[in-house]
Amino acid sequence: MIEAGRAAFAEHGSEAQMEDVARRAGVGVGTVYRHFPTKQALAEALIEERFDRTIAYVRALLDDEPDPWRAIERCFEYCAATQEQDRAWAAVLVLMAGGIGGMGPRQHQMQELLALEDQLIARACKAGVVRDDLTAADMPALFCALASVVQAGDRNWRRYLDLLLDGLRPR
Amino acid sequence: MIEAGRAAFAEHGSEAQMEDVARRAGVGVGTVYRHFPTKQALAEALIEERFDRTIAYVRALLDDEPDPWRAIERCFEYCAATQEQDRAWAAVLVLMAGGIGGMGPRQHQMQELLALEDQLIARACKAGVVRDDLTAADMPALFCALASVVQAGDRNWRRYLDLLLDGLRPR
DNA sequence: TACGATACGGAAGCGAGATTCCGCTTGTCA
DNA sequence: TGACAAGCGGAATCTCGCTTCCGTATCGTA
Repeated sequence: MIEAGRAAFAEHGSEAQMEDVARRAGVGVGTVYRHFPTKQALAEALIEERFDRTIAYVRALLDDEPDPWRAIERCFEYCAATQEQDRAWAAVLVLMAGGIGGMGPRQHQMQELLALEDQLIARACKAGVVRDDLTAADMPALFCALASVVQAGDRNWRRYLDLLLDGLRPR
Repeated sequence: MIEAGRAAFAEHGSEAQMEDVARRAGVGVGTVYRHFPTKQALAEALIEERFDRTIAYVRALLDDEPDPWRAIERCFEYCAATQEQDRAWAAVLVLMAGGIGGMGPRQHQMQELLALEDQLIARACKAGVVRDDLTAADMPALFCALASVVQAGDRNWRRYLDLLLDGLRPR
């Protein structure tokens, strides 16, 4: 069920249709509604899950990636990869750039993610591998930008990512 | 009439409603449909106009802005400013990053715009003020990225633009 | 096996918008 | 002034998805 929702929302973003979700799950729409009261609720559950996995990834990065620059690079690469697989997730990251407010319960997860980014950046800053005015507050816009390029279907988003990362280097 | 369409699409993007357009124009929906057979047709007309103005602006930049770096900077600033005013235009630039194909008659205008960008970049490249691997082919992704940040409602898109521009400087 | 509770499927109900259509108004010409 | 054409307004129509609801199927228990 969740599985079907994941697939449908990943492919169509918020345009995903409840009937499509039901079909993929091999059940009727009524059954989908018995688990999630509205389409919005289903979408939220999926996004929450995605946030959790992202937070876990970045946390692991802090523990396991000794190279501060490489950690930042990998963080963006992970973002791009998940955004490519998941249209709904990309859309959420785009919205997040508009300010955390309004995004209800996801607000807390975003703050948690940004707190981790902050550590990533602090480490890189201290090592002198990123510009010294970079902060976690810059991240939402960067994720938003990356998400839209990836989602637009630019086959060569890797190139855009290179330009983005170069902009983060010390001047 | 066109005027009303501009306002409605600028404010709501493709979500603009025909009835809203009619109301702003002070006419009935039937009258709007007498001038534009579909909502899509109206949207296209507005985008064509926007492309024309943008092309004219960049052309003027080539003629009147002697500083090659400043010309590039002004080009992006103009983009951001128009994207901020016009939601539909921002959406088109986001889509363009996915490849010019499919965008029908706008294809030609996009190519014209990119040809001008090419000159802007060549000039800047020769002057050594931008990284030497930058090409006009990088532009769609950059415009797309900028558009999404501006449209997400990030009050401080200027900061993102600074990071973007720094990424274009010689390494 | 009979009975109530629970879960299911999917048709029907609805709301939102785009598009169509027809009766009315205005302006022109004889 | 009267007949006709062109333009107009906006109610009615259509389409598309989300959501609701009810008859049916399944399961656990006496």
